[in-house]
Amino acid sequence: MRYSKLFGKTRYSAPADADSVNARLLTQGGFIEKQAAGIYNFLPLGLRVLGKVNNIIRDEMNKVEGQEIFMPVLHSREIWKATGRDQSMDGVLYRTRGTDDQEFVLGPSHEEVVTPLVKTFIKSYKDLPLAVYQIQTKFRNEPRAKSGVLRGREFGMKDMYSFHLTEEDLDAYYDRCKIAYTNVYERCGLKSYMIEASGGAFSDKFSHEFSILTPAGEDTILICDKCGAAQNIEIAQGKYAEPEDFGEDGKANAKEKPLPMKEVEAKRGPSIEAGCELHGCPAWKILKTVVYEVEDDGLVGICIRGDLQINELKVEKYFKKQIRPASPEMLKKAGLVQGFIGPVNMPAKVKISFIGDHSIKNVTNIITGANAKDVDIINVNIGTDYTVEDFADFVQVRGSFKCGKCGGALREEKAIEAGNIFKLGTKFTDAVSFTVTNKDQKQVPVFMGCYGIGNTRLVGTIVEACHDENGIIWPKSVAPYHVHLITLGNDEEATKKADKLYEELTEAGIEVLYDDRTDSAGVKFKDSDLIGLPLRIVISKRTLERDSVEWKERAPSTDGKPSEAKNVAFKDVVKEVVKFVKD
RNA sequence: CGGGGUGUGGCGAAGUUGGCUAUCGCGCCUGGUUUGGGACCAGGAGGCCCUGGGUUCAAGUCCCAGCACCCCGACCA
Repeated sequence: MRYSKLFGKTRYSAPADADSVNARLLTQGGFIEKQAAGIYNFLPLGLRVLGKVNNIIRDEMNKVEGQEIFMPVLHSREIWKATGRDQSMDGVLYRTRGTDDQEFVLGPSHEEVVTPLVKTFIKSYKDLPLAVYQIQTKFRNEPRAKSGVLRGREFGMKDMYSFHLTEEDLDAYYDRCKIAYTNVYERCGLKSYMIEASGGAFSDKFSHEFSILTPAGEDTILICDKCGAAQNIEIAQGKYAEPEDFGEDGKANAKEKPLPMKEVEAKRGPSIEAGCELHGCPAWKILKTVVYEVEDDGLVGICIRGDLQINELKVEKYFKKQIRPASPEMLKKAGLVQGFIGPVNMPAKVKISFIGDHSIKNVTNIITGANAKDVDIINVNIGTDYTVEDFADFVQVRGSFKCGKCGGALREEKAIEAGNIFKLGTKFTDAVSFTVTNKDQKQVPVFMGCYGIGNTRLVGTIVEACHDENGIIWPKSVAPYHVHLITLGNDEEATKKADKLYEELTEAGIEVLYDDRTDSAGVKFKDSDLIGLPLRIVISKRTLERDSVEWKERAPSTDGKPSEAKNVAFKDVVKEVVKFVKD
């Protein structure tokens, strides 16, 4: 492609509203152009990248016997009512209607379409398993579109759906898809981490996310470099320090004998820090009780070691209900004294129950509020002085914790979710009564899995993960072109040579972006860095003197330093480029 | 949906004690000189100053309402 003819050019400065790295570089480089918040045009360069990403995805889906189809975007509202998601996803659904008032949903996902479709053709266990997929535009009215193509309202997605006779078969296929997904990211030049996903607050459904590390990520994940496990911090499990790990104080505590509990005057503020100061003790020796209002269940106090935080998502999962922290007014109304709430000496008239986090089990002679203003109780011991109704894990895991699996050190990283796979079970097949006849001639339910990769988001993710201060650094596999061919000096001989090389490379199957403009060297170099093709080849008077071209790779060399430019003789260029592209 | 910010030729910006023909850089067009890291000279085209209402002799500038975009939060089958 001659750059002079290419639709969509670089610009000196990015639009002021292109704030995220991917929006800025992709817009400045002429890959995309915003139409509205979360809605983008893909220009020729951007579309080429997207096409390459799609082909990688296709190839991996085909390898797991996925068959490509193409489903409609316009879904009649009826099918969305049938699964209940017309209501449950109401907030994100775009709706439209024809002139005859028939109502439609612009597809945010395709379970409602694919399940009846597959049901039409699949009647027997002999037809299973089956996997179909498509690469299609999705519409979701995100409350807040942001970060360029990372969170759009209209975006591209590959969605695959698999159908199985048994849960075991689904499990086996699901595991194959994990590998296929990891392959996709690797082939796109990205290192992915597979993590167990929260699957929503009230669901125990199995799902996995694939995360790519970049500072622009919306998620925080915890990685154990020792065993390779990665978890989302929202649901992470991990090991915190026990009393015996706390040095001098901790050792003393481990040997400590339980003492009789005792009320003491405590003129202090409501915080744990205030308690530490008053009693001259570390935070872990204080019992923290946080009160939540659980939907329909009233007040619940969660007791946890004072140095740890409560993960409210875990609390929600425990109760399988909506929770919210009790407001100061509500505490007062219930007869509780904020800052001095604890499971000991609770007045009988107060309606509250207590659940303990496991962390409180091992602390001897802990300190808690006495449910009275300015009074604490010291030397409190679980079992003898108080009990809780149940124990569970409510701890908010941090990077300072150790890996729950192997004890290795954890590190916190920001990550972008670049894919998501779910075991749906029979939720959607049940909704449309999709069964098959089994060997015993009985009608049995069909198990279903779904597997999504946001392909447009993936393009943005690659940019977030692969760029420097000068522009994008496309991995070879997804670069819109392999080679950026540049002439300098508006020299007749150089132009002639470049024209010829452009033809030869193209003939050899190399994708070349040929900057044939008469602009100055600086302009061409800046544009080349910004667009970020893997290999830059310069032809100028200077290189002609040596009967060679200048060869410079965009990616830094293995030591992280910028790649050095080198000369390659004209006669070797095509051969060398072919080799470079294939590597 | 809550909090904060922004809206002026294609892009980036200046311009608010209200006042002349709305300013600058980039880009674009014409001509010329240049050509190894965003060159230079001369000339030129291009603007509903987000929208609507109001105040005023006079509004890009003040007031009211709305819209759009960006950031933080809530949300994210």
